[in-house]
Amino acid sequence: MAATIRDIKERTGLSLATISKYLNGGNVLPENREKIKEAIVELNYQVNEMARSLVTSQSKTIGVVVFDIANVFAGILLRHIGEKLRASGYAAMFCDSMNDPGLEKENIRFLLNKKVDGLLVIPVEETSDFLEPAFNENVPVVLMDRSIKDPRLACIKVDNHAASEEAIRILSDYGHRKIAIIGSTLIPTGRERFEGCIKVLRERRIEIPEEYVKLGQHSIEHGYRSMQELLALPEPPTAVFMGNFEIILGAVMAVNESSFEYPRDISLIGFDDLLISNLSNPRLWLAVQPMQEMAWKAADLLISNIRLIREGQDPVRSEIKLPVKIIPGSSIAHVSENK
Amino acid sequence: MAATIRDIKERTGLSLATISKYLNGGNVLPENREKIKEAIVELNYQVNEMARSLVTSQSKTIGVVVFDIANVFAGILLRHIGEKLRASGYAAMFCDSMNDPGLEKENIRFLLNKKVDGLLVIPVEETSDFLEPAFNENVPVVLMDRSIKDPRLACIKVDNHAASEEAIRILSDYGHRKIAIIGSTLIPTGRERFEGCIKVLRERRIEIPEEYVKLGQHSIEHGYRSMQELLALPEPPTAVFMGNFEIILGAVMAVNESSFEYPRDISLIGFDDLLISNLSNPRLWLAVQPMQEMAWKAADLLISNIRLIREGQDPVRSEIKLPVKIIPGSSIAHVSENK
DNA sequence: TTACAAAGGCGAAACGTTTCGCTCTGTTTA
DNA sequence: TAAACAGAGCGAAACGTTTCGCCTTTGTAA
Repeated sequence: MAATIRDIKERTGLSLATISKYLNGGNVLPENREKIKEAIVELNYQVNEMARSLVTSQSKTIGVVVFDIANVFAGILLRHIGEKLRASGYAAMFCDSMNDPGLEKENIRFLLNKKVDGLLVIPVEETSDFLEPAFNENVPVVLMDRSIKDPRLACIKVDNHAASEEAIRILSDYGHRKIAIIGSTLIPTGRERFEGCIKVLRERRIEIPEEYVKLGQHSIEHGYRSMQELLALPEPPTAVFMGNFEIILGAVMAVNESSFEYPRDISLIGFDDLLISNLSNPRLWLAVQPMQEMAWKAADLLISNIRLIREGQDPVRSEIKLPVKIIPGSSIAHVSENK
Repeated sequence: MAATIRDIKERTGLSLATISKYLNGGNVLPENREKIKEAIVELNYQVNEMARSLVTSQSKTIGVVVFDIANVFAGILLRHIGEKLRASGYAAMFCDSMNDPGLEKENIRFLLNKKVDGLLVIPVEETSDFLEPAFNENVPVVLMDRSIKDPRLACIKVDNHAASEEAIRILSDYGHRKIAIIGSTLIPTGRERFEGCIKVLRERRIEIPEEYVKLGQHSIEHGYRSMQELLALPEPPTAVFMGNFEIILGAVMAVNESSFEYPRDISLIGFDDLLISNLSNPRLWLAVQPMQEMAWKAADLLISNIRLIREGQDPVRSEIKLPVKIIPGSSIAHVSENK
C-alpha cells in the first residue's frame, strides 16, 4: 500500500543506498536530489520508522514514568519534557505509576520491551532495584525531582533544602517565633524541605512544639485539615510553612473559611508555584521551582547520554540541583514584640 | 548483545518457526515448550518489538493527543487511558497540543510518522481538517470529550447539555430565580453546558440579565474574578452555576474570601468532580463525569476499530454520550418568597 | 495392517530500511 | 604526466521477527 524506498528506486533509477543517503542528509548530486524529491512528493512517501528502527536499533522513543500522571506538578513537567523531546525527534511514551511501586516496576519492564532508547523517571520507590532491568540492558536513565542514591543514576532536581531554609529565614526575619510546618516526610522532596526548615529553626533557637508539626500526605486534604487544626489550637502559630502545591491549596482554603485573615492573623509561605501564584489574594510568598529548566535539562542529559553510550563512551551520571527562587508576596506580616 | 530468537534456536535445536509459534501462543509439544522456556530464562531473551512491528506492520502503540496535558481533567483521563491500553498490550505516546491548533496538527503528523496504530484525541480544533492525514493513511481516530462533526469520526463524550439542564432545574426547584452562570463558550463542552442552562431558564421563564452571564476561559482566574464581580453587584444572584473544575476552584475561593457564605447567602452548583468533591465545606452539589468509563470506552472502541480495519471491515463511527451524575451536597439553600 | 487425519515442525521468503566496502569519474597536486 | 584523492553511486548483506506452504510424526479408526 504505502510507498517504499524501492518505489523511489524504480522511479528514479537510483540505488537504494543513494536514496537512503539522501533521506539521511548525505551528499547527492543536485540532479538526483531533484529526482528523489519529486518522486517522494508524487508517491507521498514516508519513511517507515519501524524498518529504520530495526536496523539502527534506535526507536527514537523515550519512556517517561511518572509517580502520578493526574498530579499537576507531574503534568507541567510532562508538558516541558514532551516539548523538548519532540524538538529532538524523540517521541514520549508515558506510563503512570499511580504511586504504586509494583506498577512502577512493571512500567519499566513494559517500556524496555517496547525498546525505548532511554528512560525519564519521577520515581515512587526510593531504592534503585526496580531499575535493574534498565541497567542490565544498558538503557540510560535520568531521574527527575526525586533522587535515588545509586552511582549509576543521573538526576535533575531542585535544591529543596536550601529553599526551605530560606523560607524559614524569611519568616524568622519578620519576627516570627511560632512557626508551624505542614508537609510530608513520606516522599524524599518533602523530607528535604522539612529538614531545611528544622535546620534553620535549630540555628535560630526557635522552639517548635509537636502540635506545630503536621506531617502527612502531599494532598489538598492534608493541607486543609492541618490548617484547621492549627488555627484551632489554644495558642495558634503566627506563621505557617506549606510544603507543596496541594497543601497550599487546602491550607489557604481553610484559612479563608475561618475567621482568620492572612497576613493579619497568620503569615503564610509556600512551596511550588504552578497555578495559584498570581491568583490568591493577598498574594502568597512562594518558593517557585524552575519547571521548564528541570524538564529540559533532564531531557537534554538523557539524549546526550544516549549518544555517549552509542559511541561507546561513559554516560554522565551527575546529580544537578537547580536553585529555587523565592518570590515575595504580601502574605507575611511583622510580628509585634508581645506576641 | 541481546539474545535473539536465533540463540534460542541454537540452544534448543528447534526451528525459528516453532519458537515464534511458541512466543505467539501456538501449539508446541510440552517437551519443546519446556526447552524453549528454559532457554528464554537462561539467555534472558526478550522479543524485539521493532522486528516484530516491521513484519506485522503493527506498532502496538497508540498516539494520544490532548489539548493541555497539565490540565487536571486531561491528566485524569490520561491515567485511565494508559491503564486500559496497557492491559491490551498497547503503549501510549502522548503529545501535548498546548491549546494550539497549529501544534495539534503537527502532533498528528508526528505520531503518524511514528506509525501509531490508532489515535485518541481530545481536540483543540473544532473542524476535522487536521485529521485528514490520519484518514488518508487509514489510521482510526477516536475523539474524547469534545466531538467534531465528521462522519469519519467516532467520539466518546458526556451529555453536557442534559446535565446542566438538570443542574438549573435543581436550582429552580429550590426556588431560585436570580441565577448566574460562570462558564465558557470558547470550547464545545462549555457551549453545550451553557445552552443546557439557557434552555431550562427559558422553559421556566426565568429572566437572566446580562450581568449574570460570565463567559470567558475555563480557568481559575475567570472563576475567581467572575464570582467577585457577581458578589459586588447591587443585586447579586442567589445562585450560581459554575461551568467546570477550574472555575469552581476560583469561584469558591472568591466566595470564601468575601463576606458571603454559602449556602446561606449564595447557592452553588458546579460541573466536574476531580479533586474537590469531598473537600469543600459545606459540600458542593456537583455534576460529576464518568472519567474512567469515558477513557475505557474510548480505548476499547479504538482497539476494536483497529482490529476491524485490519480484518477489512468497516470501523464503528458512533458518537456515544455518557450520562453525568449529579451528586447532592449542602451548597444549595431554599429561597424565601421575598427574595 | 493399512489408511488417514491432525498436530507439530521446518525452511525460506518477506518486511523496509541502513551501511560496508567497492568502483568509477573527474580534479588536484607534485 | 602520473599519482593521489575526493565525490558520488552501487550491490549486497544485515537487522530479528512472522508466516506460508510443505513435510514428518503420531495416534486412531477401519
